[in-house]
Amino acid sequence: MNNSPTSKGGTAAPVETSLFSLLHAAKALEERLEAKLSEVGLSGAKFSALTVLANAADPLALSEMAERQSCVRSNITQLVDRLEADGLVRRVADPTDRRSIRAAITPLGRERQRAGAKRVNELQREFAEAISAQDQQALRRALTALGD
Amino acid sequence: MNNSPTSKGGTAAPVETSLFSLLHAAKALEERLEAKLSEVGLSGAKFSALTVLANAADPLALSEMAERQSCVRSNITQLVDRLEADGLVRRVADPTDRRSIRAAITPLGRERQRAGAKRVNELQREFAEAISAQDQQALRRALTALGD
DNA sequence: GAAGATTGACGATTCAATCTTC
DNA sequence: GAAGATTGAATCGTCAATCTTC
Repeated sequence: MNNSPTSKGGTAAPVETSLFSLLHAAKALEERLEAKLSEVGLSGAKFSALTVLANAADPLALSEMAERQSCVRSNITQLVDRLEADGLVRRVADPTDRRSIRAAITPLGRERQRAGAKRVNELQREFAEAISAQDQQALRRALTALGD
Repeated sequence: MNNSPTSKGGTAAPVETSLFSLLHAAKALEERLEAKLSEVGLSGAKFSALTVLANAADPLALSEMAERQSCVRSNITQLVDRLEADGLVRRVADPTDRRSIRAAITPLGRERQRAGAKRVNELQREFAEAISAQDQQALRRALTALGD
């Protein structure tokens, strides 16, 4: 499994490019996260949006959601479409600004979010147990070093 | 920026969930990778496919590519569609098995792959310089521990 | 004119169904 | 029937218009 972009096939056992191993590990981890969430009928995107709404005191404007998810507004429009189709969220008008539309989490949405959070916590526990405390600290250090 | 799925808003400064910080860092890193590659008109998926083809001695069957990229066959079908539209790859028939279709990288494709690899190597160098040798070792250890 | 949301298009990925060839 | 590839539909993300409202 030599996936380096420069490998020619002959020179084996290279320096093990850390960049791609990190990307690869993250991808595998995300797959496990999605698998966990699919047990309760959620995707990562849906769970993330529900969590934002569950933690907010009041219904959030879609642009507010886009900011918190750090994604583009049109993405939220379509995500809320799907969440609404699932009955997990409701669109409500904002009386103070008729341009704005707010997303309100439904009781079913709250329930689903809790179920998802439980699965996610399980995975987080596994994660913490798989890595030594020392390495976790190094990992934290390395990741913050990357996020200039 | 408290993105934990369980945070209620009141209890601040939690244990800093490593799982999500890793996922977040990987996402940021991938964005930088895509940005680098877009300088030469490539996406990550296209570059990856071109690299596989560039390192192969002969044109590869699409199913072979799917295996090496560990993705589904239909994904490759469409990716090769786009690569072919860009003139970076050509579909060639397999004389020995008329079911099979092989992807051949074009001279332009080779050129583009080399340009992409150069940008990727730059990023890899940055990556290596940003993280201490010790932490790189810990990172490697942590990531292999995750990939059971 | 700028802000909020939507729409349409495209990239990347998956799945299920289909067609051709073995 | 099984293998190779394609097609159609779905999710998730981006960007470039567009429409309504401020």
